[in-house]
Amino acid sequence: MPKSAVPVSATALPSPFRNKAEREQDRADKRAAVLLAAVRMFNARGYHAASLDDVAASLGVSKPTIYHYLGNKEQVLVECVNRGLSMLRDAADAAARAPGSGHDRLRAFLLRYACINMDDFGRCVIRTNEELLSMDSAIQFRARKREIDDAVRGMIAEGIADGSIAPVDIRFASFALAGALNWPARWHDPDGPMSPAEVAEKLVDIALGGLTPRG
Amino acid sequence: MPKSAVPVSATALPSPFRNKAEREQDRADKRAAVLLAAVRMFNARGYHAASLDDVAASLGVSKPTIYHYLGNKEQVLVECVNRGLSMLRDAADAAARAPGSGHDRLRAFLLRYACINMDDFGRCVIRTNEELLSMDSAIQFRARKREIDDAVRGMIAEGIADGSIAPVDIRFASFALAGALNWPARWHDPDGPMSPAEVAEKLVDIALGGLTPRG
DNA sequence: TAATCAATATACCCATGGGTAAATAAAATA
DNA sequence: TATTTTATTTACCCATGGGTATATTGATTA
Repeated sequence: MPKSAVPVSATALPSPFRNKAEREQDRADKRAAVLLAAVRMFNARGYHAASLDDVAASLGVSKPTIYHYLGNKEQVLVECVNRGLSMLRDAADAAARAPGSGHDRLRAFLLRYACINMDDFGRCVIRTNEELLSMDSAIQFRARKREIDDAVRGMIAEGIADGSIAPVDIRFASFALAGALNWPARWHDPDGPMSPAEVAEKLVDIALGGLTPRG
Repeated sequence: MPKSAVPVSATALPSPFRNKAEREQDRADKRAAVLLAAVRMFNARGYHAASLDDVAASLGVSKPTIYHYLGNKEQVLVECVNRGLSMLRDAADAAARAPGSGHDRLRAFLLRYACINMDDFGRCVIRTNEELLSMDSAIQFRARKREIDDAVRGMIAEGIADGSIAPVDIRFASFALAGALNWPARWHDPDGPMSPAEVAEKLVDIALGGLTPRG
């Protein structure tokens, strides 16, 4: 065994001296931590009642630190909402590429949708009303939510076309599904006995019942 | 025609001099006007973003006038919420006394429920999160909402017993229905083309589809 | 007519909290 | 070693808005 092979484990030891890539990672980690603390505070108290001082205190830092990693309060909220929307968007894309009938794909998507809505950032999407945002942000927000809704409507339409879904009013079916699966963002307790996945399955089964063709 | 009959119309003329009953009525009217202005402001901007100064200004009065007719800001909100809850409660009681199968009664109630949720005070019930309230008010609020939910569950149970509703999980069925029918409080536009009654009927049909026994 | 009460306004107090300027310390780079 | 950059703090500014003390006016009642 050549001598030069030995120091590998030594150089791999955790070092307090970070190189450039590590520093960028540190920064990203801190940014993510700020965002998570903020979204939890927003969800627990509501946007207006959650102060940045409290968010900072929950991380053991001071308020300007938040401004160092993210912009002003609205930008923090927008970033939280965008995280949630991206998760939903990814789920919709995955469902669109998945095999199976329209009903199957819709069901798979809705299970994921409901789980996201019970998670930190998804919850924030549901609980954020447009009135909280500036005009520009509200327009973008609406557009991104609309994309998700269009994906749902598309899946319903395909299901109707392939006979796996009853010929319902597509617009109202998507509203009803969204309502049923958004609502847990308000009542589900993450520390309670039921996991998001369990809740999601129960709700999706009931909500989809109304769209299933009758024997 | 005796002379004494003529002055009747004269004494019935609108007079600026109000008697005691009329003064009490005036007061009640003003109180109601303040409440309506407040609930609309709360619904449009959210509780925290709606200032009492603005509510007062929208009525052409000053802030202390609000304190004269109602208490502090939280009391105004509580009163708005209670109005909405009373409407829902009345609807639940009426449905419980109505004839027909469990499914019929549930359907009639849900139509009313959905409409109330699109009205000023019902909207406020949906949009008011417990975090906005003091501990005491939140406990009362939860209890009153629970009454409504219990009524829904009772109707579902009766429907299952009489065979008009499929044997679903009662708890989750009530959650799913509530979600689907609460959601319009967020998106329905009172000035839009669809009336609350139309929206209600479409949504109830789809939402109840999942609870209907299969042929 | 005097005393009281109801309705309303003006003018204020003050806590909260978003946002920033400026200082410091530590590390990275030249 | 000198300079710059990054991370973070302390200390502050100031607008908003809930809430109140007090004055005013006009009607009610004794």
